[in-house]
Amino acid sequence: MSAQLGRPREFDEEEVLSDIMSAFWKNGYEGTGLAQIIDATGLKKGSLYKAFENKHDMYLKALSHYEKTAVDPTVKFLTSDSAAPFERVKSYLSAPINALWDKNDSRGCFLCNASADYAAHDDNTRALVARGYGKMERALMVPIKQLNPKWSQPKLESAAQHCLSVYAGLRIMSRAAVDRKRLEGARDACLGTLT
Amino acid sequence: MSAQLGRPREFDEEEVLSDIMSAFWKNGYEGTGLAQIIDATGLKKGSLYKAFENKHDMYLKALSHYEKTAVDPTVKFLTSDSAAPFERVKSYLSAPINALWDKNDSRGCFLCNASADYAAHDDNTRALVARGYGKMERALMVPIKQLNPKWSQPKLESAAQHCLSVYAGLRIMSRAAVDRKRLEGARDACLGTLT
DNA sequence: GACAATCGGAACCGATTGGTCAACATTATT
DNA sequence: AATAATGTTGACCAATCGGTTCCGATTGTC
Repeated sequence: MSAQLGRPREFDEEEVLSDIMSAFWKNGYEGTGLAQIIDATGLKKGSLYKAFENKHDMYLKALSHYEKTAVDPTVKFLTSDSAAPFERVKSYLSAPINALWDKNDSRGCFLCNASADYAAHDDNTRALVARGYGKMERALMVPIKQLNPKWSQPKLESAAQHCLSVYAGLRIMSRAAVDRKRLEGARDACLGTLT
Repeated sequence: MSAQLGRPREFDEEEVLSDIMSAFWKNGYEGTGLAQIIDATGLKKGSLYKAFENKHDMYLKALSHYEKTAVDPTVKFLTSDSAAPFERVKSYLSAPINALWDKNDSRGCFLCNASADYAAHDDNTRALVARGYGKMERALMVPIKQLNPKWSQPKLESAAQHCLSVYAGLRIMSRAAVDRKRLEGARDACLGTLT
């Protein structure tokens, strides 16, 4: 356990990773140039390449950061008892709509964007994305089971996959111009299947 | 109506447009370089820029071509009586799964990809994408209404939006690694709400 | 056959791409 | 204070980016 040798980093790694994540999240892999990453982080090119292997590495670490800061808390919320089971799923499916309309955040879901963007071309990305989806699917089963204790395991799984699909669809459609009522209609129809 | 003046085109415009569409469909806007478009079409740069204003124009025309060759036929099928109403919706929601597993086609839906990719940054693209979604949503209402003649208009709309969301979600998730059974589970749960 | 119009092809353009490197700054260890 | 290890910085790189321009070829009109 040796102490740190050499000159210490002047930036907070988590903060920088968060900035990089924002850039990729908003503009995708190819759509994000080094220049934008430099702008977003305030770091110079050399420092970036000391901290990361290359752009691909930055993307992968940004995606992991998303898993940690966005997916995992969502999973925690879905599986907690901080609200009634139905309300937790409703809140989950409302997030895509509220992000767009209340917070003017049109970034969608980084996992979903990565699916369309880079996962199709890179195995590591695909694996990360699939893991994120898997986490959410399993988390969704918890409140769904609480709502319907008698449902069979296959039915629970199917219902969770269903909610995840609607979630992904809402996230994707919210990146394009879709009015709020349409998204809410989809959400409510999905929620109607849970009771 | 003057006859064509000057040297005639040596390529079929629809064919070239179809090639360009494939390239953008697979790799997105930023992910597709002129070089790939040249490869895909067999045309040289000069000819391309004679036929199109710029890359942005190519993308928009490719997206329109998708609407004509993919969305419109789907709409026609959904609103036809070539199969029972339920089977038509089932076929619609199975397409994302079959494309991936039977035809090894992981391109997903161009509209959905464009949503994540370029629609968020360009108004014209967003408008095209929104129109495509709108067409599919209205088309979905036809078989759903045939299945449930007594449903109110709002309920019909909500159900159609719901199916569209699941469709978009399946298309997006099929770009990443998601096993077939998961996708089918989501599809079947959605179909279960229509009867 | 002269002319106008359009085409295909290749050379060419400045700007930007992702990425490297050597010089210098800052730290802990001895 | 010397040394080793790391971070920061900016100059630099080849390759590629989207786009233009020019020229010869091919067409219909007059």
